[in-house]
Amino acid sequence: MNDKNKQPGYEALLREAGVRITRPRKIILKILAERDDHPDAMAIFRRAVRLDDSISLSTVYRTMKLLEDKGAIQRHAFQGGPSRFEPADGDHHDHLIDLDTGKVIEFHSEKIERLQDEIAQSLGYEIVHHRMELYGRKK
Amino acid sequence: MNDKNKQPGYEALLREAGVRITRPRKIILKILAERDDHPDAMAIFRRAVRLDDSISLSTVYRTMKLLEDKGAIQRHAFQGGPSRFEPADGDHHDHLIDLDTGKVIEFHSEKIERLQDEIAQSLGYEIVHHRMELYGRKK
DNA sequence: ATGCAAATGCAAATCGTTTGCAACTAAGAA
DNA sequence: TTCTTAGTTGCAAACGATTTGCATTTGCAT
Repeated sequence: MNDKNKQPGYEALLREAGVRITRPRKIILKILAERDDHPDAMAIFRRAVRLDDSISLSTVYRTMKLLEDKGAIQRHAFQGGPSRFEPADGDHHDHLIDLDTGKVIEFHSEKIERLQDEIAQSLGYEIVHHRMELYGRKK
Repeated sequence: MNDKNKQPGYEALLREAGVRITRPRKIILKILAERDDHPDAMAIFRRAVRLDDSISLSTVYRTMKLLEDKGAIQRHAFQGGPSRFEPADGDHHDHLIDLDTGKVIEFHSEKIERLQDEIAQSLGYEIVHHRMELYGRKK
């Protein structure tokens, strides 16, 4: 019934992992939970400052690295630009980036994944992770 | 029979495109033609200095950009690191990066390409280019 | 040869990101 | 609750990759 605590969120899990839940981290987690895009560090910083203008950009960077290490978020380095982030909700997917708007569309193809495995296999490798991005424009 | 001029190379084509063939550019083109790896700008610079120690790093960067614009080379931005280059010999391929050695293995899958097109299609997009990298380790 | 726009080397600037350090704070102990 | 202290912060400076301004040089068409 506590509507302030809508989601268990990552806080509990992070605390579990020995991570201190500080004010900046709370704010960044909140931003990540509410975002529906793929913001970069600067975008997250700007949103954070609106909630607490004492937050620093380095803390954003440090927190993103921490969350990445803990597996709470995923980092994407698209075409040239800065790293962009999204919560790692378990489900793997790839990205289609709209060249005109920068918008990111998520998709998943089990068939392609399987082919990738086959290829790596045949080259004597085991895939640790992969990256597949389609850059295109609406028609 | 002229063994000094093994390949026509890009010089002629670039000249055609109104690009001046300067000493630094000659050297960089030579390095690219002879390379069998995927060097970054610094690596190219180091190789270039051995042939002419007056070459500057900025010229390497400027030349890479020029060659990229002219379609003579392709730029790859792998996982974090600096851009790495390879001649654009027409044939498209993707990359498998060895996480332990950084070595790059090229491969191509017509099947995957086709699936990518289908996916973009179904999302209402037209692919301009794509990027697919597998990161793995030998087993 | 001559002239001039294009290309160069150098140093300084830029961008995204990381880091050293002194001040601050979360959270377990007392 | 206050105490304690290792973990965390903000700030500014450092960083690595890349770009840029500018005065000087150089291809190459004449």
